[in-house]
Amino acid sequence: MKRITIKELAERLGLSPSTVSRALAGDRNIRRETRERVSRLAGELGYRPNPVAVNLRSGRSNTVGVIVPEMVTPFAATVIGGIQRVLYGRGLKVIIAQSDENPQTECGNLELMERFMVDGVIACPCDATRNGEIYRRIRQRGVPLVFYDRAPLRVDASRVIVDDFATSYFLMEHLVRRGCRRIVHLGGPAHIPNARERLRGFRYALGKFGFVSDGRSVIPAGVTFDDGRAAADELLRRMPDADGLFAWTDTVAIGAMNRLRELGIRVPAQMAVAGYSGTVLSTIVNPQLTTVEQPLDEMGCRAAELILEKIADPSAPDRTVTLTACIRERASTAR
Amino acid sequence: MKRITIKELAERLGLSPSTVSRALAGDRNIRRETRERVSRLAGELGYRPNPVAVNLRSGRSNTVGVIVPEMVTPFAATVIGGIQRVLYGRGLKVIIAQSDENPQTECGNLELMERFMVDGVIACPCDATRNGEIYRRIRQRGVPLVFYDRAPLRVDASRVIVDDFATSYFLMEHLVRRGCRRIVHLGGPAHIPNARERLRGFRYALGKFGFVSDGRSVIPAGVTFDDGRAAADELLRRMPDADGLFAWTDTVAIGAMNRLRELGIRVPAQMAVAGYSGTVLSTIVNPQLTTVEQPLDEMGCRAAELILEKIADPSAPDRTVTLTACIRERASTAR
DNA sequence: GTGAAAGCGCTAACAC
DNA sequence: GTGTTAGCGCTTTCAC
Repeated sequence: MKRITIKELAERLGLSPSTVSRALAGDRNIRRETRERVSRLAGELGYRPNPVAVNLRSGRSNTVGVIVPEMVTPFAATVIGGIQRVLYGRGLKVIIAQSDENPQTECGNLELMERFMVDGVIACPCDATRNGEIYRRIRQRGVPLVFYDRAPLRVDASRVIVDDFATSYFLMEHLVRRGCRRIVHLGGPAHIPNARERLRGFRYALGKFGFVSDGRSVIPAGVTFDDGRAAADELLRRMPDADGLFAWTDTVAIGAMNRLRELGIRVPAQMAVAGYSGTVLSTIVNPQLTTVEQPLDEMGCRAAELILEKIADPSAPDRTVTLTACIRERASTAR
Repeated sequence: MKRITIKELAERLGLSPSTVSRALAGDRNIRRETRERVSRLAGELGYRPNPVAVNLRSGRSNTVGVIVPEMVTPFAATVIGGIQRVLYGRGLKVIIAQSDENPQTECGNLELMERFMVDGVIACPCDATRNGEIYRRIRQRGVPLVFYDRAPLRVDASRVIVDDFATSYFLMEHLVRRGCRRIVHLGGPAHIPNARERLRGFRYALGKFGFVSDGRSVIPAGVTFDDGRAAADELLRRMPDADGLFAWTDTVAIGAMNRLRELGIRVPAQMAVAGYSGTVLSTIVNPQLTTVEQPLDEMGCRAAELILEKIADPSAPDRTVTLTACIRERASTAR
């Protein structure tokens, strides 16, 4: 079952390939009757343009590369869903690569995308201080670039983000309203700007509410469930009388909460726990987790739209889209 | 920063494009010195073959389509990780599409893959009784096809699966060993063969251990967390004295377990709960879930290898790879 | 050992 | 309004 080509249509219709091509493209210089004959036969024979040929001709690959730090949590999966809906709808291919939170793997993924000659890259980097060189090179080559969620420092590109600072502050406000007075922050790696912004929101809130902000109130945590567990141990060591916990991601919050409960701490009665991300994970743990719910699907859509804009007109200015997240109050802080 | 082409290399070296092409391909008919000159300059200028041109020439897209039912749980993400590692390593592109457990969306995804002219399809169908037609058509066109985890009925293709029947039996054995005597099964939709096999394993175990298997002991559940919650309600209505629960997936098990605990049932003391899938989800819930851990990354690798085999030689026979899963005993059945 | 030429499927500039 | 021609970048006869 061979694929049918324009040439074949042309032969059968006694026309030239170019006429057929024009007819299919809806060229107005083609007699209406011819156009109809062409599209009828094309329909009958199930003609489909060969995308590879189109690409070679146009110098495009019609492909967008998406680089995600991980896919274990539904975070990336949801964003990707939004991206795919928009790009598949426009006939573009989407190629995904996972960096496993490892800058070197991310580097390899970027090379992969260059090899594949993608028309644009949507990325969420593992580490804002690494690979900046490569991202800049990609941009320099004129490849459209959009960051979502996280963005590296000193790389010009469009980005889709959430106001981490303000939202963290609001989350803290919620904890205080729930009676927390000794709140601890499980902060993320310094090389992730979002982590810094959330920390800033935390600190600002402490000041605003007149709480002491000594060295003890911020505990460094990583990105995994186990990192959260370890941070919980550290928390109890440092500040056993804490009554509130704000973790920089749901993953860390869940790890910490589970560990606390293992150690007999009652959540939320003894310690309220809040996270940040808003995937379905926060609803399957016990108790359900209060969290900042980001509009992940929309984040994907917007990123896709930004990349389309850039692909259509590479000289379009970089844009930053800031989405608003909302706070989902659940059992882990209900007291 | 234009991409450098073979023609350009040829001009600079005073050679013909064909010679350069041959030299790069390592043709033995090229003088060693020429070959070296060519590859040196290619290296210096950072020459990269244009994959689109290669594809047009070879009639291949060098792309494999992967169709997953969902990506909310880490199940698909892990399998995809294995697939990507193998295929990216071989220079193939991987395109993923999510069906959202909806056969119609799946159908659209298959059309998408045909449009993209993928060289092969790796799929996990939502519904074994639907879209069979399309899968058969794809195969008929000579497009290599591999199923993983789930496979539709009456479609010839290679597949990578787990022995659901035997593993379910072993899981039941574990529950019985833990003292369960009135075990209920939360079964999946009839249109998913794995669900039927797991049910069969459940029934076989009941008989083997001399338990009654009346109509009450199987409760139909769907595929989501909420389906699991609803099934838990039904369970308590039908058989309030049940002491063990075997759900056909972790998702359903987690939904059910959370609901049971909300209703004051103690897990595992009052009711042991076991699932099936083995993603990280089972370790973040409370109590941690006993489950059948499938080798998901390997499942992806094997699927990728099977598709490569078929792409290399389309007349290669279909093969079924059966992987062995192992039982992870955790707190949800510890008693 | 190397070059010239053709062609993968498509489109667009240039004829008429 | 339609046909002819050329070319996207690459490989592969076929010549010499």
